[in-house]
Amino acid sequence: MDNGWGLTLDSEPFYFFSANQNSGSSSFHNKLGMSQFPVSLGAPADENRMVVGEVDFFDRKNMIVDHEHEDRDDDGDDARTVGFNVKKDNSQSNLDVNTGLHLLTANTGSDQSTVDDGVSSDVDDKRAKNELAQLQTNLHRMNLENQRLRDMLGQVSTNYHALEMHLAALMQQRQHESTQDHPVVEGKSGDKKVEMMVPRQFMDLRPSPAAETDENVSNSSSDERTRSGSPRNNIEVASKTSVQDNGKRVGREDSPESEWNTANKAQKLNNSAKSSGSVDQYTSDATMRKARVSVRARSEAPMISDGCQWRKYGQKMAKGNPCPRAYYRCTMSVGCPVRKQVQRCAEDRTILITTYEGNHNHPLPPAAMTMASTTTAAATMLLSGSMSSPDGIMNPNLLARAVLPCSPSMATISASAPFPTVTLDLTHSPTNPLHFQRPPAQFQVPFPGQPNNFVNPQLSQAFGQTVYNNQSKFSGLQLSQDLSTSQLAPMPPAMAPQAPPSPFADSMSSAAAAITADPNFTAALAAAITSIINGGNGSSNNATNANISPNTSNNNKISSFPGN
DNA sequence: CGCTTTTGACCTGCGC
DNA sequence: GCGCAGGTCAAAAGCG
Repeated sequence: MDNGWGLTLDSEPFYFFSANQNSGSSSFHNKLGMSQFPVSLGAPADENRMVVGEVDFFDRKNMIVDHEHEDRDDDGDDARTVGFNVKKDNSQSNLDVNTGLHLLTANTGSDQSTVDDGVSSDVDDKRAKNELAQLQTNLHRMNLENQRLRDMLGQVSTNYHALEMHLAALMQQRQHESTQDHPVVEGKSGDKKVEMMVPRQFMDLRPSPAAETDENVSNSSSDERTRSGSPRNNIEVASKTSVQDNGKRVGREDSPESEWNTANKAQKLNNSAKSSGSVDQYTSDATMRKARVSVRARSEAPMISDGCQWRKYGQKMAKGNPCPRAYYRCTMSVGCPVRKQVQRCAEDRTILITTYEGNHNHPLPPAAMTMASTTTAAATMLLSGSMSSPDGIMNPNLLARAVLPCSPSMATISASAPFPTVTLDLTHSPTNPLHFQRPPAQFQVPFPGQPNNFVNPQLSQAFGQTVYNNQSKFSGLQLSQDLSTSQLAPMPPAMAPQAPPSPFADSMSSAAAAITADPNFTAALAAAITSIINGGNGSSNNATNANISPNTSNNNKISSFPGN
């Protein structure tokens, strides 16, 4: 990859991501920020249109600045160029910016007719500098616009928050009037109605009024506890009820892992209690359900790079699969409850099955936001979709269609598993231009001629992007809040919507409906996840085949995936 | 030296 | 109660 000045994106998909699991993410963040999806800023459609559609609001300027100081040793592997394949042709002094996106740079016409006259390189340098200055001016202008949009977002978020509070008050009032003879768990104002309306909400919701009831406190998940900062209640409950009080494992209660484990125990205990009818059904349903999202994708890499940092804590042989199953936990934050399992498909070992469980309790880098948002969106729809059944029994087919309406075969629901699991199968042949197979070393999203193919605001928001197509498309805002604040780990301040999480199931359902109604969701989901797969850099790409030890007689005597 | 990975042991739930 | 399978722990080993 050359590090020059011409933007050579014409025939190539836009390689905007090369986030190695361990090392690549930081540089990627610095370089590209949130520029994971094409964004249309509604830039003036004048002759100075430039490559802003694919550039993050916050880093566009930095990218330019970096280009100024990039090394030009032609080593071709500068990781900083993953976002923009910027090339300088020393033999040509004109600024040839060819994005392949039909985007124009300033002085488009004149540039093509210059150079190579041998008259003066100074003129060319001046021209290049002018181009640069013009670009920077445009960037500055776009930054201002970005700021304006962000302000607008804050305003809308505030309004949304106010409306939400008003709705909560009204609902509480109605609840008070209509359910005097139906007492429920003691809680803060508005809790009861909220609980009644959120029978299937994600158990890892961020702190909500409903979660503050006594019962929910004891039932909440570990990440919720870590966020609350007072996990002792849960530990005590779990310790009293499910953890053996003798033996070598008692001492583990103090570690974060132990808390997670204890929470699981408590969860399981309460699940059994729920089945016996001893726990309020709605409450237990809301808190006990823990969705899993399994992603099947072809990958030669030992593990897909999803932007998070993981630590392997175990490996086991799973029945019926000669490939070992590796267990990872997120290490981006102490006590983060998110875990994932990685296993190759027994039938086709080129297929890597990654199962995510839990929600992050820490801000996520943009690279991780993609996967987190994707899986969360799927999980959200899984859980919210189950609400449609009055008896709480899911309809897998219906739900699969809901998750991926354009390609039902891509999503399957497992209702028989201990946890509801939605499987996103990205191994099928592409059914649309956005579903693609690319070389494994890069994380990319194709940019068909029109970047607007990808700028559905709901979709963009669902993927954790603070993205605006234009000012009239704020309809996705609520979706964003529902998804990103009630389901996802807290976002970085620059990305997190300002409104508090919506505790209402109807908004959750509407969020899911908003996504599922979007015909581009399948494509976007596939693109997002597929693009993450093999997101590591070149080094990770070297780890090609998974070496499975022939010794499979013992669960634990298995060689690991290379590079794990 | 600190962090990560490996791996044998352990715990728990479930089916019989 | 027993065995099996999934999941987790934690000491040891590996690695940079």
